[in-house]
Amino acid sequence: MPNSTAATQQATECEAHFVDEDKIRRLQAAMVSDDIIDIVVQAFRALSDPTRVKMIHALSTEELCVCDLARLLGVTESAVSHQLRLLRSQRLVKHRRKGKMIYYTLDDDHIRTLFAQGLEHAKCPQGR
Amino acid sequence: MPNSTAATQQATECEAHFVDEDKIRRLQAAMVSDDIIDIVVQAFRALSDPTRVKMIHALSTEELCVCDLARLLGVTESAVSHQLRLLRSQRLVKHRRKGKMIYYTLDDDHIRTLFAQGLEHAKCPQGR
DNA sequence: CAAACGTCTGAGCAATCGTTCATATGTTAC
DNA sequence: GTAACATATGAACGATTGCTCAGACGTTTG
Repeated sequence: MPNSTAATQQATECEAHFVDEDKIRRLQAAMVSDDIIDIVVQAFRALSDPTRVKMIHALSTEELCVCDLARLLGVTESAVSHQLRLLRSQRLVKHRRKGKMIYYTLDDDHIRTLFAQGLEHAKCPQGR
Repeated sequence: MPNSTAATQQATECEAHFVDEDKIRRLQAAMVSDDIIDIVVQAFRALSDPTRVKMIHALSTEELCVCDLARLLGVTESAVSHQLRLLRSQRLVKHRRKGKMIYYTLDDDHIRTLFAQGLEHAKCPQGR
């Protein structure tokens, strides 16, 4: 990030007087790399839509095909397929073909626990 | 959801023949309520943006003011403030005033662990 | 009081998202 | 082969997102 004015701390900014650059530098050093941040963000983003969350929830129990999910959630099979593609691209679900049907399951166990954690958060009374 | 055709199962759909309605009904019974889903989704959505994730990460270590966050992340104080408002509205962060400055901290410990879990997922080699 | 500072907020805008529709692909049954 | 079916995909649309900008608000300092 723009740290060109590292030494010359302008006095017209915030608490830029004593703590200033040291604090920011220390925080920047502790900051996670952008690559890691991106993976975290994408995992959370996959779980930030009601349709996808419901799909994940259903798939965490058992293997389901596209039309099962569509009817369960009351949305178009096309919509489900699009969302599945997203989840597939992030390796959150995997699929296997059986005849005409394609069955989906959760791929990543991290996501299962991540989702469970979110659910626990939601169910907790103090959790707004 | 549109379940008007509950009894009259059209034979022209998927594996609607034997398993059909039972399976869907069972899944629907196991489905979490929309209210809970919404809370889950909103929590994950709060963590589905790089700026916010970085803010959460920084705040999970120590109390910070708006301009600290802005300089740390290299974005406008306005942008930070907007995001803080979102996080505040979901009770993920709390603030205290000290003179002109307003210091923010994480409010909810669930979010801290949720974020930690996401981070662990990202750092894990098999996690794509 | 007025000026300076840190923060907040509303409007506006480009970018992204989730859906629908039409169509394509791949499989099975005839 | 053709027809029927399950799923995938691209284009297009409205809705939402995250940012910037300009200005308002609340506090401190003189």
